[in-house]
Amino acid sequence: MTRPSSRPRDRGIPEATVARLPVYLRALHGLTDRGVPTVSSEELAAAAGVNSAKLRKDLSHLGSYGTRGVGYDVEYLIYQISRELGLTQDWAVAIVGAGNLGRALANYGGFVSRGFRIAALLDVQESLVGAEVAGLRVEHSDQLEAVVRQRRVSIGVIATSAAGAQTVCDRFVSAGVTSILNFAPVVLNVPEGVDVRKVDLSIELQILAFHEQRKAAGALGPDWNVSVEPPPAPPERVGGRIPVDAVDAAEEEGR
Amino acid sequence: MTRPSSRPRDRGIPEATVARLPVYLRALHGLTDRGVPTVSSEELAAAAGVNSAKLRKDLSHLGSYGTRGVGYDVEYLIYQISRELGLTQDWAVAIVGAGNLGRALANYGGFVSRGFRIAALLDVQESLVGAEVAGLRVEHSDQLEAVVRQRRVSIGVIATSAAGAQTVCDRFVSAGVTSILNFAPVVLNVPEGVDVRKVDLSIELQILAFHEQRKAAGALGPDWNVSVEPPPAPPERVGGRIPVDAVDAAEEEGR
DNA sequence: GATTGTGAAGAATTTCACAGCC
DNA sequence: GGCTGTGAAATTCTTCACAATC
Repeated sequence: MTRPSSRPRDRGIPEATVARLPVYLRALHGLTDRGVPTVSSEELAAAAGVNSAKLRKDLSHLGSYGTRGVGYDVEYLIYQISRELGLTQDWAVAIVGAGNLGRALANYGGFVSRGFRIAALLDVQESLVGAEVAGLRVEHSDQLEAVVRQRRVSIGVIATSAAGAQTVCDRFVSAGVTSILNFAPVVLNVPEGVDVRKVDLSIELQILAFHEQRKAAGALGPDWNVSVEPPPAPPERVGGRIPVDAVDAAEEEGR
Repeated sequence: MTRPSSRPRDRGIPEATVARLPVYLRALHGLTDRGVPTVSSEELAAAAGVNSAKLRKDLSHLGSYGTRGVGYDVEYLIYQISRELGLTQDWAVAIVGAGNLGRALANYGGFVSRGFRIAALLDVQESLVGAEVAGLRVEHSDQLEAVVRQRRVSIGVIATSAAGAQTVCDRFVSAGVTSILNFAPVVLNVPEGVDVRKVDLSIELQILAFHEQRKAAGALGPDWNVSVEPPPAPPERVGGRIPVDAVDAAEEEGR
């Protein structure tokens, strides 16, 4: 089903582009703060840490908002990107977990700034309930469904331990939340149509470790990391194996 | 230059694969905890939230560690992935910024567990120096270089405000750190050879908002979000533009 | 003269589908 | 019979390079 081109842009923006738009937006805000009215793709690309051809291709997916020979009007581009990202409306966010991480998130200024509003901060732990964090009172997790419905929460943030995360996720989903940002180190199971994004500290560290190791490896010969320890349990093939079927117990899923 | 295949695996593992290995590793740890000795690509893929062909292709880059008709030995695969990621040695990590986020990171259990050790927690703010967090004493940021050298820090974590991040980064780099994990909402400038990974809350939220908006858009007609507000300053093309050269201007400043 | 917007080439990644092995 | 490992196809993403436009 292709539209007859009444509209200059194709609404299907590549995922990779979507992931960079927020970066451009931040760079553009930096430019307005400095009073810069216009910027070339080269300059903006440098500020955003990408290559300029990529920037231009990305922006071209939104429409033709630049001027050849001149560049992009900073304010105008900010508006267009914001609109594309849906930041011209504001989104109510609920954070579950009021530990250090949840509090850090609640206090994070940039969080609230453009388009997002923290509607609730919840925790199971009684001793935290009632505490004030970033101008909000911590509420009990029991209130999750009520809060989501009454305050029109559309994005749920999970800042609990790994153990509690799936339960919180299920409750968000059944209360109607379809966008979840997960900080707990688990893979969440969600039905079709729900978006989950994951932020995982230890994964990032492990990726860095991999590259760091490679750099070190260059200095030594190849094969430098072969059997630094006794090759542990060679694939000993013996007993019958236990199927992993009782995994979720919940009925979910097939392929 | 292709090696004569003395070694089963090519050392050039695709970046996309590297980013998934930690996820597999976590799923595998979950399986050992439940006493599962062997797992098929289908099962492991489900636990990791990816498709099984992708999983097999990823693992094939490390070598041939499965058994046809059977699957993968969980322990053995854990070892192989850990080794590939460089987790058989341990990495000293220094965290700069002892605010809520820095404290959350220091307390994060999974952080310390496999392969990583927090060697220092630093902050500029005098009132925080000396406080105890997760069994560590907060030290003054002045000590950064000394700490990096004395404690062989190889991964630096930046959990400061946006304003301070580049300075901290520069200091890490000049002290010899070549892997940096950045939580501050800025694009860091680093010389060639230094790896930076970025974790950015507001970017993740914006990506979610984009998709959330799309879901809502489906319910309404197309063009639903066109001019929800007066189309702001149409690209008015007037004054000469100011070049973006005075960019760094020495002083910090953020938003 | 400068800079955008974009076809086309190239690279990387994902997925398919099946030969090969246990 | 079941499951891995992998060529080949399909898809997505990046980069090049230049015509179109201001």
